[in-house]
Amino acid sequence: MSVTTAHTTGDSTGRTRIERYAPTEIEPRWQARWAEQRLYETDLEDTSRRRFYLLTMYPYPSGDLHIGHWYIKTPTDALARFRRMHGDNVFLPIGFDAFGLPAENAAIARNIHPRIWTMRNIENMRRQLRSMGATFDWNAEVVTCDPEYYRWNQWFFLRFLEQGLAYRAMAPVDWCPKDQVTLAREQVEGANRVCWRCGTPVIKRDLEQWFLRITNYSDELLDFSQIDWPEPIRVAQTNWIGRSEGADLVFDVAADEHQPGGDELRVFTTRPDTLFGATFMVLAPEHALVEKLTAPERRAEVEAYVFQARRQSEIDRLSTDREKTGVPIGADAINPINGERIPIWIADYVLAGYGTGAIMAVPAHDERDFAFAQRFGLPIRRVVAAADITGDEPLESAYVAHTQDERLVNSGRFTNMSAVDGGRQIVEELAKHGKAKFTVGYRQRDWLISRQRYWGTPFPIVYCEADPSCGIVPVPDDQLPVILPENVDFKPTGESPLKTNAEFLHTTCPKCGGPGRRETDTMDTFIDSSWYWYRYLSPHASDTPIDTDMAARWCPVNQYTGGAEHAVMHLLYARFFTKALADMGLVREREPFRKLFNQGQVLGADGERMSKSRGNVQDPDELVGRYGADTVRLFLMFMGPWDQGGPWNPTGIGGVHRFLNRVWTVVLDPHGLEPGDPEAGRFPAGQDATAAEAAIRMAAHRTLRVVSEEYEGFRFNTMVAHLMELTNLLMRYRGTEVAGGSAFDEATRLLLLMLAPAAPHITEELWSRRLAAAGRAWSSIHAERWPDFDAAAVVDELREVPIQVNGKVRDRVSVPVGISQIELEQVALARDRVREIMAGREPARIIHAGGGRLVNIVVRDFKD
RNA sequence: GCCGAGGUGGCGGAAUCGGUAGACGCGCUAGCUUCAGGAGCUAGUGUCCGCAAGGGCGUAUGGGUUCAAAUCCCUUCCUCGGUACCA
Repeated sequence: MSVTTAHTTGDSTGRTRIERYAPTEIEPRWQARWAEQRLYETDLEDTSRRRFYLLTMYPYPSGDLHIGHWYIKTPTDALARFRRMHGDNVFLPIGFDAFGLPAENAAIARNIHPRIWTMRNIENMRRQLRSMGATFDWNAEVVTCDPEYYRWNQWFFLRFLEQGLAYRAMAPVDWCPKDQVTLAREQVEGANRVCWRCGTPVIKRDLEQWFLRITNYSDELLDFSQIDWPEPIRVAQTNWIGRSEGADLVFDVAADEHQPGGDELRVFTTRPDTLFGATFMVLAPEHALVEKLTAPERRAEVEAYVFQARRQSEIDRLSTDREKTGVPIGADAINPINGERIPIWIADYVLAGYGTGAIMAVPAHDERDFAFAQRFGLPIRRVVAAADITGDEPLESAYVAHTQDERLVNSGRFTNMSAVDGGRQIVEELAKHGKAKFTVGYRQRDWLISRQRYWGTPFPIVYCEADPSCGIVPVPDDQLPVILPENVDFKPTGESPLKTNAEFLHTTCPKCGGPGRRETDTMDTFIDSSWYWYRYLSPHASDTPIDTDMAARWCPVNQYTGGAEHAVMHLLYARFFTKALADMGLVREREPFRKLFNQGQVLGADGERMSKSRGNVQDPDELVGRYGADTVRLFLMFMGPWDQGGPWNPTGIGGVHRFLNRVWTVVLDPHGLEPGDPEAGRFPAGQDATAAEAAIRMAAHRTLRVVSEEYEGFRFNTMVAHLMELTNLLMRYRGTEVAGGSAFDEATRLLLLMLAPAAPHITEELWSRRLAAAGRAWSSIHAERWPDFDAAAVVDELREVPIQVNGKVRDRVSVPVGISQIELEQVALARDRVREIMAGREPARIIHAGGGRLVNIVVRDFKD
């Protein structure tokens, strides 16, 4: 079948001319048509087909609109189209993570309201996202700065409060002294902890904050058995949670002239086996008992140290390998296992927030304790040794290795036990006297959600000023949402304008009706992203945040795509939220995302993150204007493995554009002849029309087989490469007598279907022309079924087999596929090249590898 | 430091249940063609020796296992990402 008649003209040389591939004309036309036909609005009620919830991380409307957004979104869209062609009911929603600090900084710097700045960016991004030709279901769009969205953040917060999952406490927070704003933890970068925007080192400030008790779920969050996520993310989350099994041990404080005794110091240790090696104790400077236990003669020095430690944490605690500091407080503790008196110190290398804020120091077996003991001349006593070490040789450094061979030494009646057994028995022994118990420590802390900024969700909290018994009062559900006021004055200092907005600030206490003040902090924007995929399923529901039935039908999300940089933030919070919501009965699944794929990040040409301030932003509009969306989509997929990303280098985009031009040519003008090609119109050497058709058919079906697998496995780069190969092959047969024949026509049809998910516009255009040329009514290529490859067409009769001699390829033979090993050996040994190399030697062995794919003849060398 | 990923042509990258290294594309070279364009086509292009046929070498480094190693094991080096005294 030829589809060229209406669009080609002949000339005297027999060369045909077709109209040029003009993406900028084609693409908007089809985008409009698709929207008109409502092709991508998902019927969530349709249960007749397999549901497929495909989610891509919703973008932050930063205004730095760059090629990176395309890199993230277009392969996801290709996947959506691919799944649709398999008959799935695909839901691919999109929305905007619309709260956040950049909007507020724009307000301060340029005197433009965050809402206006944000909505303007969203408008532009909507246009850009549409220009991708992506199949987002815009009906489900969610914008988080909309009160109809953030009211449910408030509602969730109230539920968390009721269930003890939200609480208020004093805590240190990262603060950028230049921007005069708090920073979210994720906005503090690098080893030296600097502000991501201005590079200023961040400092700590103590503020009263709201927390969510994510640590209630630490153990469950360590269980990944229900989800199929990349290993690096699971490792990162596991490390972040940092579960470590150990024991809590109780040391009594020794009575002396200042202390009556009776105080207890509780420590957490993962190495109870080293208890006999504890030669001193260290408390965090902030430890509650420091004040009480400090001896009068030590008081001045201790207070100075505590003050300095606090101040230091306010300035900058960045150098991790700085020298250890600390002071003794003039009191002793009693080692519960042997009654030994050991001195108590305070030092800032012990953290108040982990464990009990106190440690037993075992310098022989802990690097930090070792460094501390050396610095201050404290005793170092070895209590664990490898099997071949018997004595008390002085240690050059802490011995921390943990092997099966280790034995306890210098450990009373536990001496000679294995370290593992001994440790357990020490705890069991102490437990009899209530001095120990097995416990588990976590590195993960509760999620601090307070932000001292304006552009976020207001907390539904009022501090009663009338009646102290009211205290902190939640705003009742029926008064939600607590609206973020729009008419506010931004301070150049960065201080939240909510603090000075009288209308917002002053309210009445919901409990007693007296005067009250609203909470002026707003919520971390990661709250917004912790449940947004549920909202997509019922974006306009006014009586509930989540349609539970719909969520049960569509969740967990089948496939989530997004950046790995969210490993221990969003991806952890989302899992926590889901579990908490499941416990409330709002959703049934305990995991949000069944499968996760982390695509890489496109960097600027300089290898740095793309941003306006760095001036390395690639504007997608410019490329789309020049090459069309299909070329840009395809180039981004072709660049390399999707999970890799890398510096932006547009050099090769012309090659992808040429590929689409060849597809255009081979489909519209199969009979054309290339004037520059001396072989034009002729078959490759030794082929006739029958062989040519068989070759075309085999290539098409082999391509179909492999391309299907490449889509499934997110290997878009090799998927495109295979389509290029097929196209090149078809170009080779262009103008021959089989061009436009049944095999050729089937191959171009398959080519278009395979290319359709990746390059939706050109394929739709060419498809419509094929239909028109065949006199058939239009229907979208994107509504076609994905074809099945013909198993009979992919098997070849002949196979080229490389022949190795001693592991080096010396020759190749073409043999029938079913040939026996013996026959193959005979063929191989008869070859001139092989005989020449073997030079009369007999084969010692002949290896047949890969089911007849390769032969290796092993001969002994004469030199032996 | 620790955890993770990774080092393959001039470039992006293929090939990893061990079995034809460099698919596909860019760039480059030569040629063809001409609605001179940022166009299309053909051939070549890892490296060294050679007119060629062919051969030597070659997947960060050094060693090992094997008939056979980019792929498996061990050494060392480098790059990127995460993390930061977590007891």
